[in-house]
Amino acid sequence: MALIKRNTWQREAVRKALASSPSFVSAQQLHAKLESAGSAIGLATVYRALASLAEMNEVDCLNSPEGEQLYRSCASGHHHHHLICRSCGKAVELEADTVEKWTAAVAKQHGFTEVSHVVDMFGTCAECSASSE
Amino acid sequence: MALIKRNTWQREAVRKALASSPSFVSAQQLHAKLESAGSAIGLATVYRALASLAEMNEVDCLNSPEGEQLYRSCASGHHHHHLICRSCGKAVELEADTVEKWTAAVAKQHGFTEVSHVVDMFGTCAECSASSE
DNA sequence: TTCTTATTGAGAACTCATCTCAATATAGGC
DNA sequence: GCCTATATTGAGATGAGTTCTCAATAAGAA
Ligand SMILES: [Mn+2]
Ligand SMILES: [Mn+2]
Ligand SMILES: [Zn+2]
Ligand SMILES: [Zn+2]
Repeated sequence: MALIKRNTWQREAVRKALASSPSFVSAQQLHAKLESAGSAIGLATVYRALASLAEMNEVDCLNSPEGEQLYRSCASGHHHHHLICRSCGKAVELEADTVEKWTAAVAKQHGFTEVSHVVDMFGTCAECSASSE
Repeated sequence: MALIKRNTWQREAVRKALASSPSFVSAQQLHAKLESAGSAIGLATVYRALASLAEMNEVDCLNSPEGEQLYRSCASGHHHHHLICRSCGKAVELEADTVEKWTAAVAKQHGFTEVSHVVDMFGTCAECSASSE
């Protein structure tokens, strides 16, 4: 149990690498990026840093259709969802009260409690569809 | 490339096992269930049957928060989403035009194409929350 | 029945992720 | 600044879920 949090250059490197990109990336992509930039950070540490940053809501985390977890640095403190480009990972943050209300109403109507929801959209962004022609 | 589809007792066993349950199950759960019922079906075959049935929209498939794929037999031919019990897998089928329209509008607004969406809700059903007290 | 070939199943292989544990480095107390 | 307790690291092992390999089997057309 980590009672005290220490600051390490590894955690900071992960934070910076994430902040410098508007795209969702996997832990392995991020590790490769850091390594190719000369960093000697370990893969396990990248996984730990991402999990920790996600825990304190500094980064968003979602599951790709392929089943791997993708991360992106998050400024907004508000609850939101994403529209993500399948090819470059670029994402748009979305807020939708109507969807939030719908989920709450549906859960209540069917007697479900402790309900969480997943609302993600995956497509091809304008730039990627332009460059693929 | 499977040009011709053959009917095997294995595929039929998977179909029946799915049809007999209102809950989402994993491939391994389904395999265990079949084995304990006396069937000698192989695990790889269960995986293949589920993928094939999902491909032809005979079963619904979704990714659990834990990262495994869950399957459930699907009668309705319409596009829909699910409210799933985390503890027993029981699911309610949901249709929501407002959500469908919102996703389409948002995708268009941001210039994304080929957009698919994931809308799942996970909670505790009334029965499960009653029996856990 | 015969023959072609789609399908099966045991186990290997693969991917993503977490765990182990000895070595290291941080931060607080002096 | 130095010491010390311990949080953190990283290489490799391990685990979970899924797919692949390939020889054996069996479905279905002729
Ligand atoms: Mn929401
Ligand atoms: Mn929908
Ligand atoms: Zn793109
Ligand atoms: Zn339940």
